[in-house]
Amino acid sequence: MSHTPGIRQAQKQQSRRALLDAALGLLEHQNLSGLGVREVTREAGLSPAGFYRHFADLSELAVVLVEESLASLHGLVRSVLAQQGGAEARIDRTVDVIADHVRAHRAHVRFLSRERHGGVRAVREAIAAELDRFTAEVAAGLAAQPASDGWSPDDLRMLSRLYVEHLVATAAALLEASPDGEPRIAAMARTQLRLIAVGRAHWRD
Amino acid sequence: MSHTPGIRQAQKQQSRRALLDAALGLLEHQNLSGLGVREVTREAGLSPAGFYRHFADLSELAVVLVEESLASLHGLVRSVLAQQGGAEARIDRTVDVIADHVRAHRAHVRFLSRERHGGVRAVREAIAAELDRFTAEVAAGLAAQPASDGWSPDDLRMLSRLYVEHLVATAAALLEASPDGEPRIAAMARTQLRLIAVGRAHWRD
DNA sequence: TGTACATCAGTGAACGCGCGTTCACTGATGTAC
DNA sequence: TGTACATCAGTGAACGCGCGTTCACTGATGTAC
Repeated sequence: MSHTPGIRQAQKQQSRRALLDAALGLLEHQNLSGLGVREVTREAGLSPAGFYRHFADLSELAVVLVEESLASLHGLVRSVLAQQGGAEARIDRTVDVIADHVRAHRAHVRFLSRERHGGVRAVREAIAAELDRFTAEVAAGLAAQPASDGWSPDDLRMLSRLYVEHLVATAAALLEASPDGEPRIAAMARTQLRLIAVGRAHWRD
Repeated sequence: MSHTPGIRQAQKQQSRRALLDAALGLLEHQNLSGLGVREVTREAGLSPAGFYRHFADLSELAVVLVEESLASLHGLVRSVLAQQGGAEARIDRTVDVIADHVRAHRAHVRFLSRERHGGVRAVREAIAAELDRFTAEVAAGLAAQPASDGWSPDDLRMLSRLYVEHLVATAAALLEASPDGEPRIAAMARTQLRLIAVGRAHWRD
């Protein structure tokens, strides 16, 4: 075989992973613009020069983090859109899935929310592009629902954006909240989704 | 009189203003965490040491910027809530007012959107506190509308948050948009507000 | 299987640089008489 | 009005420091025969 994984490859992957994890950890309490190469390598247990075997600079590393962060979100949208049950049950499940996701991927979610409007253009654009794809997925999912009969593609896009925007805002609020503040935020998110559902039901009548 | 403004005071105010404006300008393309004292004083035309006659550090300066940025927003909410006319006209006016505001206070709005989830806790908290007050104002305004008869305070709070979240998201989208992309974003914002208005009209029926 | 050479992830030292902050100072403005 | 002293915003030099990046290197891993 021409492509043995090899010990060397595996070790390199491990170092790369360590760099990504170190950066993600450090970004929990600071901005990408404030992060340093030496800081990251120190945390990852590499020498400063070692960094350049993996990335040209920190924004290249950050773009990889964006892809990772949003990859897990795609599973989320599929599971939410595939839900069965009445409107009320779907809303409950949706908010639960978001809350679980934030708990399980806290660092990634925080990173996204922090850098979405941050000072590094390449990262901002990568996040925007992924969120756009995400919105398109939601729109496709909505189109398949009976409730969307008679909706124009434009209206579906508008609705998807509203949903995604709401999802992002809810995730950010959950991040900021103390553990005992979570239920209040979840309750509010559910009510807001209910209001949107009512609007959706009476749209064009 | 015990408090003459005096030349000295006026000159000091001028330098302070120069520091604030320089920082705001520089923050258009970078994060607060990436900003430097020397950078700001250089831009403002002061020596580095001069900075400390006005602020203890950059996050103190940034908190002042937060207050300034949101002060102008309060006028906005009043003008939007005081609008007369049918639902459709009110929605159009609302989106116009937001778009005008973003155009007129671009740097301030960008600063808020960038640092709202940024890496400096003091600033994040200052923005969150101001946005909470802002939401309360909106709730009070909504309570005064006939359409809110029979709404619980909790539901009004939920609706205000939805509006404020939507406003913030729209402003951020306008910032990022190219000039010719603006109308599309405004149109979408209007449709979303219409959907929420429909939900509001049929809430509890 | 054994040997000789090639690859390349990671190292440690070195560089020049701009940073935040301090300090004693200067000189215009303010105040008391 | 004039004079003598106080205040204090802004200066310029100095400090120690950690930064990003480069470089020649080392030694384990991979490969060809």
